[in-house]
Formats: sequence, structure tokens, C-alpha cells
Amino acid sequence: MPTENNRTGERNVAAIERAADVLFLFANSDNQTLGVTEISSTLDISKAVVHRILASLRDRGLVALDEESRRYSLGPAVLVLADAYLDGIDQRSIAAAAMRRLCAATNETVTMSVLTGGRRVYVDQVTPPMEVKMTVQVGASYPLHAGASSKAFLAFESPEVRDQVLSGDLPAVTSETITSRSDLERELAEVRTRGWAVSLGERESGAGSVAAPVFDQGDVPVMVLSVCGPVERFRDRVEEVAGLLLTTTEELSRQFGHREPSPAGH
Amino acid sequence: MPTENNRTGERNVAAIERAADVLFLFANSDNQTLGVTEISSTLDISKAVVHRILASLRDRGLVALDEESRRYSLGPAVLVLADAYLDGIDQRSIAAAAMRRLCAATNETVTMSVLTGGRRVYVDQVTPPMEVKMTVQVGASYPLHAGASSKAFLAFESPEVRDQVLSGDLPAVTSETITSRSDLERELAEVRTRGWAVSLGERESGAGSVAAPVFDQGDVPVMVLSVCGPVERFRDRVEEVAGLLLTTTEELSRQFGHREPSPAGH
DNA sequence: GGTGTCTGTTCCGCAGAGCGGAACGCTATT
DNA sequence: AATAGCGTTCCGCTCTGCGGAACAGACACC
Repeated sequence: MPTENNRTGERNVAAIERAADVLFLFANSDNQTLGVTEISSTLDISKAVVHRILASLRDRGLVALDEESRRYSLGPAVLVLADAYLDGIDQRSIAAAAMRRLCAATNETVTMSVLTGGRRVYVDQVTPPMEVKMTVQVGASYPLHAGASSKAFLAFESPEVRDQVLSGDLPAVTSETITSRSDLERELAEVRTRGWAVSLGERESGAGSVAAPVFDQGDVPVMVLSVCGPVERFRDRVEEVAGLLLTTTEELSRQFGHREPSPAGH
Repeated sequence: MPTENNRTGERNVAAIERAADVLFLFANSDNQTLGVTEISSTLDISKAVVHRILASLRDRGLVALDEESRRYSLGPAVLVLADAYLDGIDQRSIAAAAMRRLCAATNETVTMSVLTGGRRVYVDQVTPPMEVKMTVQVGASYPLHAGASSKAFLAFESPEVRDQVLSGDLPAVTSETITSRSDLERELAEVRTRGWAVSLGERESGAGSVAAPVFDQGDVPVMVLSVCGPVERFRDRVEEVAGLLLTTTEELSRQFGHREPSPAGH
């Protein structure tokens, strides 16, 4: 019996999940191009199968083959999907106005993140008209233990997800990253009671950020908003920014059908 | 014997191509969310299979399920792929400086497009610091018969690809779109001899554009650059802009290893 | 509150798609 | 020449995953 490779317990199609894994290998790998053998050994799939997967993905434009070097890379079709995805997030359009207001009020960059595959992905941002400001990369993904947005997610995630992250590696992304499980647990408890998370350089040196979740009917966050910028502009106004942020996220949560205005009480 | 569904003649994995088709259905469909039955009937795949495909894609975050409505949409993981893809186009970084220079010289938006799945996709753009300027959406895809960039591709594509597009539908995207096969053929011949294409509102009303291909060692374009902006700013300076554009694309072609400086002579 | 008609989901047995070890051409390197 | 690496192809056996049909909810309609 082969080891289970799918996360849900559903009756899935192994070939598709393998193909997806190949695609993500391109995204996660340091190299931009990969060879058949490289993929085969990394994912522990036979070379013949990798080759057939790549042929199929190539057929649909999801990967491209450099005929010269016989090496594979992601194909332009992934852009088409991403474009359609961004069009489809109604959260984005609903929150856009609120994000702009929050940006104007704080004079700092406001970002929106969602969760996928155990990581956090930037989905949108609004930047202030300032010379020095923070800009994130939409589509970039980060682990769940470092940075304000990540901590805001983790604090309000289900205990199972939280345990899984906490029991895994907590690599230091910067010198400020919390790498001890117990320290992070204490921090997350604090985030839960006060409703927002703060990071001063935990994910990116020199970057400060305050983040809070937005809920729908359920009790897990659908997205996290953050206000972020150069760390020196944040030190003295964390509380102030957090207040403005919470006003925004609570209003949005209400719009998405959430009940209790503040997730503080037990 | 079932009808062949893959474009290349390779030994492919049907399940993966079906899964890709499902993903693209989300991108091509007008609705942002799709149901199992809808997908099943559109792609002519049994409901059970569609359901399993969606489960697998969902498992990898490529599609998301709204538990409430039981409808599916694209998932955030596609963003991760797109981000990695954009990182990986070395054409992009190589051409970035040249595009910025061209933008400064013309004071108009400069775009980069590549070809995928019989359509053209915007991959990058540089915009001038002007109040009124054109902005395209990176990731948006367009048919190959309308607009300067599309014509620039089509003119220099292989006769097979060209024939396929020309023998298909040529829908009017705007009132200026060339919809007659013979007119378009004549236009493409002209583009081939002079080396660049022009459009005044053929793809988007009010938008003017001049476009030219960049080649590598081969004889099919690897990408097309365009200079585009409000049509009234273009009417009187098409030739001037085309000259600046060609200088840029020919330089880039040389950088990518192309031989003959001008693809005009036979 | 039946009754009909949509959904999405699950079941299960049979069949053929696709897995994978091995063989095959390549191109470099020595 | 020989070796070692690559990507690609071959082919027989196996077990994945196809699909018709049954099932379970959600609505709508008298």
C-alpha cells in the first residue's frame, strides 16, 4: 500500500495531484527551470511518469519546454488562471473601498492575504502616495509563523492547523522571527485576546506591520488585512494603527455576515 | 475509439488534461463560480469524474469550494504559480531596461506579450508618468486577430498557426476590428514586409498601438512589444513611434541571438 | 406536505489507462 | 572509446479511476 498523498480523505485522482505537485515544485524550487530527473527524484515519481505529466501540462500551456536545453519551466497559461482568479474574488472588490480608506487614514500600505496550502498569499494591496513606502508582491506566499498577517491567521485558525504549524519547523526568516514554540504559543494567545497581531521585522527586516482577521459566518478567518511600512514609522503608533485597522476589519466582518463584533470574549 | 483531446501527438495523461480543461473553464467562463453539472455538460465529462477532479484540485488549493452554495471557483494557489512564472521569465528582466527606455522616449505605455494556447497574454508593462495613459492588465488574454500586438504575432507565426486563426471566426471586438479574412491577410502581408503592426482602436476603442516582434535564434517571435496609448496621441506619430519601437525590438532580438537585423527581405 | 426536479455526492464492478523497470538515443566529459 | 549523465520510449501487468446508477439534500410548485 502506497503512502497517502492527499490531504482530504476524498476519493481523488492521483495523477492530477501529482501534476499539481510538479507545478508547485516549479514555484517552490530555487531554479526557474527543472529537468525530468530532478523532478523525478525530488517528488519520488518515476521518470516515465514525470515525463508524461510534463507532456500533458505542456499540452495545455501550463509548462513550457526549452527545446534547446530540454529543461522545463512554468508556462504562460498559469497567468491566465491567476488573472481569472483575481477577477473572481468578490472579497477583493468588497474590501477595496475599506482598504483605500484605511490606507488614507494611516498613510501606510494596506494588504490583503488569504490562506492556501498551509501558507499565506498576498492577494491585494493599496499603497499610499509616499516616497518611502512598503510594497508587497501579490502572489508571493509566506509561512504561517512569521509576520503580523501570518500570526493573525494562525491565532484564529482551528487548533488542528495551529498544532500542525507549531509542531513543524519554525525557521528564522529574519533575526526577529519567533522560533520557539512556547514563545509563539504565548504570542498567539495574546493575539487572540486583543484581536490583532503586530510584527516589527519578524518576516522582513525593517518592515513593521499590524494585522487583523476578517470573518464570515464561520469562526475561521476568510482573510487578513494588514497595515505595513518602514518599521521606524510603526514603533510609536502601533496602538493607533491597530485601532483604525480593527474598525475596518470589524466592519468588513459584519458585511461578510459575522456576528460578534469583537472576537475577544470567550 | 474516443476523440483525441490532446494537441500534441504525445503519450499523455488524460486525467491531467481534463483537469487543466476544468481550470481553464473557470478562466473562460463568464461566471466566476461553476457547479459540477455545469462543468460536466460543458466539457462532456461525467459528473462523477468532474467531482473527483475538483476534489483533487481542491486538495492542492487550485480550486476552492464554497461550502454554502456548493459551487466551485479558482483557488489562491494559482496565484502562487503565476508569481513563480513571472519571476522566471528572464525575457522580462532582459527586456525591462529596454522597455523603460522606449517608454521614456515615446511617453507612452510599453507592453510585453507572449503567446499561449492560441491567444496572446500581457506579461509586463511600463507606464509613463502622465495623467492620461493606457494601462493593460497583466495576465489578460486576447484573440490573435485584433490589435497591433496580436497582428504582430500572427504575421510572423508559422503558416499553420496563421491558417488556423484565419479560417476560424474573426469576431468584431470593436467597430474597427478587421473581420474579413482577405483584408486581414493583406494587412498581415504588409506587417511582414514593414516589420511592425499598427492598430487604431481595433481591439479597444480609443486605444492606439504600434507593435513589433522580438525573435530568438528561431524564426517565430518569442514575444511582442507594443507602444500604446490614447488613439488621438497616435494618429500623427505612428511612423515616429514605429521607428523607436523597431530600434528597441531589433536590439532585443540581437540579444536573444537572432541573426538578420530586419526580417523584411526574403 | 407530497411530488417533481434540480442539485452535488457516493457506490462498485469492470476495463483499459497509465505505471515503472528497462532499454534506447543523445550530448558531454574524460 | 568509454563512461556517465540526460530525456525519451517501449511494453506487459496491475490497479486506478471511469461511469451508470443510486442516493441525499435543497428548492419550487401546486
